[in-house]
Amino acid sequence: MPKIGMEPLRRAALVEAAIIEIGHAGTLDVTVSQIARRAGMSSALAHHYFGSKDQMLVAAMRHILTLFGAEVRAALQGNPTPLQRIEALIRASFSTRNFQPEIIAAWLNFYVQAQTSAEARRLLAIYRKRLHSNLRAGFRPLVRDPDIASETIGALIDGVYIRQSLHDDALAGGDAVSLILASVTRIIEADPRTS
Amino acid sequence: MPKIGMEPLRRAALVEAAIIEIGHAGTLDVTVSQIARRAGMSSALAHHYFGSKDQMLVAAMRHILTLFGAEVRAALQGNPTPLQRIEALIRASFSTRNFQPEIIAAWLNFYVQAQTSAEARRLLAIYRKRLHSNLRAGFRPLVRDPDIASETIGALIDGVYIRQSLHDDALAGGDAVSLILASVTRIIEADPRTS
Amino acid sequence: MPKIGMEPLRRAALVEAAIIEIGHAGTLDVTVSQIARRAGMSSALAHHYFGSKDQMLVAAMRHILTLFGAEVRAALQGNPTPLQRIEALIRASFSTRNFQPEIIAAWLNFYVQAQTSAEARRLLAIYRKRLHSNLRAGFRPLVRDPDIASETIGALIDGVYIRQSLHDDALAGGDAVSLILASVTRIIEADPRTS
Amino acid sequence: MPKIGMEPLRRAALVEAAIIEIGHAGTLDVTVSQIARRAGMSSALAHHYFGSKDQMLVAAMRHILTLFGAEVRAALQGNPTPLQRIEALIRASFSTRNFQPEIIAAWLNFYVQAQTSAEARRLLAIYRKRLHSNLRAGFRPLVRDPDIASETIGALIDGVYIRQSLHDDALAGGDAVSLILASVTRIIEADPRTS
DNA sequence: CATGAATGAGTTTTCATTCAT
DNA sequence: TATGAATGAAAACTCATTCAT
Repeated sequence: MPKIGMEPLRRAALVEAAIIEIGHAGTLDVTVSQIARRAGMSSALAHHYFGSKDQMLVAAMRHILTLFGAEVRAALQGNPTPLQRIEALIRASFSTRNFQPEIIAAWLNFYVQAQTSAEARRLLAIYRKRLHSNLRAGFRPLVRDPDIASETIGALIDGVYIRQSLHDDALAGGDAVSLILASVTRIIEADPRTS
Repeated sequence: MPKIGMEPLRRAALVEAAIIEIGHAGTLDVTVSQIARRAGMSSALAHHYFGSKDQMLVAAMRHILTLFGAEVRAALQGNPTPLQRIEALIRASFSTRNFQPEIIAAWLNFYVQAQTSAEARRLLAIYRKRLHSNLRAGFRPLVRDPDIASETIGALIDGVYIRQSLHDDALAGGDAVSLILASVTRIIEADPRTS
Repeated sequence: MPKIGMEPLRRAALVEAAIIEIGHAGTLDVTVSQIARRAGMSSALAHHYFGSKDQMLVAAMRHILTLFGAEVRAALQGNPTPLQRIEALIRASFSTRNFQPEIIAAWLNFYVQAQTSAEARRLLAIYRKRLHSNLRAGFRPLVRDPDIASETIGALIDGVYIRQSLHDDALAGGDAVSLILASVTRIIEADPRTS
Repeated sequence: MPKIGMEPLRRAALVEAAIIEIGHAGTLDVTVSQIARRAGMSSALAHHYFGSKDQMLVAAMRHILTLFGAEVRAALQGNPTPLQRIEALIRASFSTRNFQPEIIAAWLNFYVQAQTSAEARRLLAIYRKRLHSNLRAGFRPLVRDPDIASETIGALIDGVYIRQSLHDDALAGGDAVSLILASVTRIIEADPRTS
């Protein structure tokens, strides 16, 4: 019973399933069949929609980044002060959703995928550039060298985030945010824009 | 063709080859045959000496950590001031050797392996604990909360390091060190130990 | 090339092929590829349907036992006298089909498999129990100790059967039956039920 | 430190080890290394002494048959009556040594080996011929058709013996002997030699 | 005599992918 | 659109066997 307009639903289901499977497994070594089964369809159909496993993984990655982007945009709603802007970015990175072990593991594996797939690399580069320019927009009115400030905080976010993938002695989401915010404060105080 | 005492040589060759192969591929999905070929022997011999691919990968990881540990120990020679101590740790993390793309890629993949292998997780935990206690030893005379300071700098090191795995717009080793040292300075100035 | 409902056909073909291959080789050391080739498919498909070589061998064994069971049931049709009943059981054991060298060799190897596989052991135990209770049902009206009688004839059947696996100076199927029937007669005459 | 006269010791050790390993494993699928390790030497040496795994297995088989033959010869010492002679043969087959699970499993596997190896087949044929002629020598003065009698008892011995390989609901050694002796008695009584 | 070193050939098993229906 | 059927290719791992020492 073919249905009309199934395509976007199927694709979405597969992407969701892929993220969950990768997160559970902690590896990109999940089979297309596993993903398809979780998404409630045959692996053949998964191929029909994505052409190849790689493209499916890329789509999954794109999805995570899209969600993250949306979260950031939502957090920047209203008319935040520069500092609130920075804080919002940090909070988004460690939001309940993004801080789930499965998502962290998936994210980590996308770094690995980026070693092989140009498309994946491109996506991660975009994520990084966006984060960077968002942070810079926040820092510009506050410090003299907003580029360095953004680079530092960006790297710190990634570092704290990736460390979570080891589960043990992990930081709580809130602690992670505090740690980073403290760095933000220090940066601003140490290099105030004296205009 | 020496016929005795080959084991340590073979194991070393395999570990070296594994790191290089993983680095080149950017994945743990390298075959034992590839590794063995690079090490100049048959895959059967690789299995003979390591029992399984996993144990070989763990050995490779252990090797990287050992080398890193040695580098750190060497850097801490002499009678460094606390600040020099911290700087030495940071410099070691971004030494020419450790900052090679292959080593970075291998390191990244060990994070992935840690998702599955308890032994790998254990090794990474050890690395982290050592780095932490070394940093703390440096920070203790300088700041009031050496734990937070170490946690921050540790995460920053990891973040900067992992970001290199994307090769594009990468920081030079020296820039990485400067960036982190600036954070160290700020931490010390913001939270001086007033003894 | 039918495309649906292939599973039972494929499984049956594989089971048949497995029995033949094992019989020809005289060993369980036949490769899945050999079996699959004889069954006209790839070894991958064989794994797809059976999950593992072991499960395929167990299925083969189950098949042989099922056929044997059917043969016995057929032989017990009608309203046989107790003696006819016993004779039918013996004849079934040495029927043309069961007395083929391939089947004998396969059967022998299942004894070996039972040393390792609990499932195989279970199946052989079932076969033995059935044979025993069938024999006992025949002997009960005829002798005073039907248990011993059944145990003796059961062991004799197995002994004559297994000896065939050595092919040389083998007994013909008919001779085997006569030999065992003579024992049956002696047992009945020596220990008549004097009701 | 080469030693003189080691050969027979080494060979004996290997043969013993092979029987034990096969018995434990319940299969001929034991590795030469396992056997050699148990015999306290390298697998290379095992090859040196036997040329191939097969020849080693044949030697193991020959050893079992030799031991069995010795046991029989010992049992036939003195001046036994014909009936004692038969009884001695049966008892030897189920002696404590021969009735160990390991020996039974090894024996069973030699039947399998005989499917492939002509030498193994030859050895089993010899065993059978000897048993047959020994039994016949016992039966000749007692029954009119000693050939059939021997064939029957021989098959019964093999049947009872092989059935033990399934361990469950096994007969004790003594019960096995009684069961078979009862058959002997019946045969003699049913077909007395009336000279 | 004895062995550690070494490997070729093979085996089970897995999986992405294709295709007929 | 959807899938069961099917497979080629590869991977990890094993093992009997050889050989230099």
